[in-house]
Amino acid sequence: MGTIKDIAQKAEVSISTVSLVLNNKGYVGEETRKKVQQAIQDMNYKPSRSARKLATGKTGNIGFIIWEGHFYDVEMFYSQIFLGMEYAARKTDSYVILTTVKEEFDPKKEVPRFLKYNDVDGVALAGRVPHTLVEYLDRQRIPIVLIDYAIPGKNYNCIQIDNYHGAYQAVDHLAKTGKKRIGFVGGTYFHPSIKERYRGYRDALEANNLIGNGMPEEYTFVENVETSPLIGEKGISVLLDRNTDLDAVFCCNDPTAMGAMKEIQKRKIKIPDEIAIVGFDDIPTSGFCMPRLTTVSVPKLALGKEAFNLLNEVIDQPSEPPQVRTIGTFLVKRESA
Amino acid sequence: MGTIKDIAQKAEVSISTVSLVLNNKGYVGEETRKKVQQAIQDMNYKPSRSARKLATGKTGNIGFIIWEGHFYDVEMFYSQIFLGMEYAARKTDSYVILTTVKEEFDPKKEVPRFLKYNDVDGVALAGRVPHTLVEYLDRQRIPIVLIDYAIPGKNYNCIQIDNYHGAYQAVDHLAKTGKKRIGFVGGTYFHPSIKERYRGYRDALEANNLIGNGMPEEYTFVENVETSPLIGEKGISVLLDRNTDLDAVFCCNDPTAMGAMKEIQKRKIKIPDEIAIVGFDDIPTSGFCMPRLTTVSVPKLALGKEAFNLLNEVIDQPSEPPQVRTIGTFLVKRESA
DNA sequence: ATTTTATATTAAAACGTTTTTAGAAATCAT
DNA sequence: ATGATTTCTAAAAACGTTTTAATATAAAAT
Repeated sequence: MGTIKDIAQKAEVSISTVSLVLNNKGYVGEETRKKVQQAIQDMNYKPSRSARKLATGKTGNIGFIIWEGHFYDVEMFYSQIFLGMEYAARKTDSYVILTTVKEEFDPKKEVPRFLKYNDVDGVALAGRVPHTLVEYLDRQRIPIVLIDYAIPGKNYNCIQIDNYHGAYQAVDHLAKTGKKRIGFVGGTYFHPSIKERYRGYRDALEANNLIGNGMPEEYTFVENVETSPLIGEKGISVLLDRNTDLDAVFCCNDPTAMGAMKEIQKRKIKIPDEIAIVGFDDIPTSGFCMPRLTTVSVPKLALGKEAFNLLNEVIDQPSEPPQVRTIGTFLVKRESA
Repeated sequence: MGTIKDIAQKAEVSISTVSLVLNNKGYVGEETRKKVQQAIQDMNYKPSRSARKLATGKTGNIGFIIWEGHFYDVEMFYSQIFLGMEYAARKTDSYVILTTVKEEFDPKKEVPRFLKYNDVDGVALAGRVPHTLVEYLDRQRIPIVLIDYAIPGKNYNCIQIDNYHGAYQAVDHLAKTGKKRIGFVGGTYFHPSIKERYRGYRDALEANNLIGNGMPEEYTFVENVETSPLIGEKGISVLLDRNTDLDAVFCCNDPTAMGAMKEIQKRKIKIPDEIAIVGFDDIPTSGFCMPRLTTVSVPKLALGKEAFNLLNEVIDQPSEPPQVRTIGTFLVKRESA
């Protein structure tokens, strides 16, 4: 493969000079630079990663942590975020290495391999993730950025979805199409994103003068478990049984909406005429179900890219104060609403 | 963090000795070993990956390549294989780094980053992947293993799903429940897995004396494009229009089955009474659709684990002849058949 | 009793970079 | 023309391991 030494020899310069042109540093004469670049080209030379990393002290890896359960979900949400990070990584010389964690995290029992062996320069965490893990990372002074998650009362770097406006838009759309009694179905209420979506829901109701007569209290179903199609089924059941005048429902995410849709169809209720439904996330399934789901689309790739970039900035400037960046959403109108 | 030098100092031995106990190599006296291990414990020492890799010449990474399109699929099939690899990797000191490739691959234009910079010791490729890429890897003498794919006429290390028996079981189940006119819907016929599934389908028909009267020719829909729900819709449409006596269909995978299901329901045909349907893969969605899909389950984690292990063997013993390992499947009986 | 062989330890070389330091040559200001 | 900068290049140290070769002792075989 050839080493930096071979290049130096071929270009008739010192190793140091080769290194300088390689890294665009210091002063290098124009013709010397050309000679070196030519040699690099000719020999198809690629610097050794390990050697480089050993010399610089960086690992060149960044870690990506998600809850294991998301790998068994119906949704591809987190995979796409991961892909976004990978795309961003391609413009750098870092690799993204992924690992999953269990619901609970105890640093005394087990920490992810790449943390244990100091093999990452920083880590991105997506979705709901154990607080103890985030605190552990913070304590170890490992640069982190949270994706689509935040820990109440704590201030970390994070990439947020614009949950509030997304939900607002969705519910506003329902109202504008004439729906009056709009329900809300959600899970894990303590998840900040869900809270924001509820806020958007409420404010959109208010803006459309739909508050009152039990709205939204009686039309809200929230249970403190991981969101899933099952929660959707259960939620819509409760709402339908409680409010005979329900004519639309905003589900806190697409899997929940899928479940709700299933239950609604089971009861032979027509979508969207009798009950309109809108979700949140725009996972691939939403485009294939029947009827296709109207939903708030989240630019997942952008989420990953931004996370990667922010993380890199944090790694370079560790002392900067935590940043929050918000990624916009947009409503995808399909047949369910 | 402490280096090997600090350990040597603390344990009052040489650096070499520390290295020997670290790697369980050579001769080391019992008490010396204890002293060293104690020091390692006390200082919570972790060897530097870069230094180690530089010295050994290995990268400690293995690459995982899939077609980019699979990240936009409805299915989590490949994500789970990836997770299986990650699980296996945890028992070693290797990391799995993932990248995607486009449908076409031209080494002159662009090669995956980790190949370009020699940052992996070997690579696993899952699903349909450009032939030119596989040949490129082979030419570069990079150890590879294919997962759920094979290139006709070529002999590579690979982990296969038992497509034949899986399909056979599925179709046999349909026959045993009294179905007589069983269709087949598939895509990308040149994909070896699909071919095998078709073979299993045919043989099961034969074993149940269902060949004849246009079976299976008239009851087969195959189109040479990537499998998808759309292919399922189209396939079942053609079959239904052509054969009024169709009473069951075996779809070459779950996404296809999803599409078929949608179309069948659109035509107000009852599943499974009028038309029974069975898929292949057991992706998460299959458990949530309505009715839930009977399908052939593929142990995806096992697939990934085996791939990782085989790849590691190949890396250690590059001159061994190519191996094929087959992972069994099992039928998950749900409501669609 | 002497040679082999097995066990135990270490010094030193090697892995391929980046970075620091130093020195020379060219340019500039006086 | 002299000294001060700026531009250019190279030698050498540093990064933290593994591996090879060397040396020393203990045990076994002749």
